[in-house]
Amino acid sequence: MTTEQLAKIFKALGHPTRIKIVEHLIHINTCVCGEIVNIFPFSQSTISQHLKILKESGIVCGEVDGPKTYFCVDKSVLEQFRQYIKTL
Amino acid sequence: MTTEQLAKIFKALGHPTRIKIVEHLIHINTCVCGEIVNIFPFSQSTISQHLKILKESGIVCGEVDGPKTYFCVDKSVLEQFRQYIKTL
DNA sequence: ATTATTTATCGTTAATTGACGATGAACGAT
DNA sequence: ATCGTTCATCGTCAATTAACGATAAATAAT
Repeated sequence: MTTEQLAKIFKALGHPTRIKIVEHLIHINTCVCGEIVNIFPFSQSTISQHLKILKESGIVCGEVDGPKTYFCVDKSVLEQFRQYIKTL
Repeated sequence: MTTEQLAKIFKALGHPTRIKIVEHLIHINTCVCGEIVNIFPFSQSTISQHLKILKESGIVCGEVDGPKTYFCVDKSVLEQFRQYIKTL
């Protein structure tokens, strides 16, 4: 992982809502956008934007299935990220 | 550590230059602002600002000694941070 | 006392972010 | 074929960020 890639992940996690989204995704394994919208006091478009940022960082991936999109944490990227922090 | 504190650290590390500063601080243990300025192609005020953000996140601390300020990584905070990532 | 060194802060600028509502696209169900 | 559901994207706005040069504050050295 380059410093730029790491910075992107750090930046993506640099917002309380996005941290909580990732924590939730790890617990629940996978879920759709609407479910996340119900948890937070923000609009659908705001949550969708947060998910986009998380996806672009690589820490989260989304799989389209019909009108829904299933989001989950990319375990490989998470593990690489964990490894970096460990050796930091 | 609250989610807000974690977000502040993630955010602080969400910039390539600040990641590199922290990596450098870990290697060198402690150093002054001017030394960091010499490493990066940015002005003194920019580096000082990056150091301020790192300090405010808690991951870095600065000790004033005369006209100089010695910066170092707060090992306790780093360890708490590592622990969070591990249990994530 | 003056000067040099070191760092922090101020003011500015362009760019980015975080939030929203509105709209559009894709699909499922009727 | 139409309607409802789900999500992404667009446009907007206020706030924040990242960079800079200039300046100020604190100390060390002459």
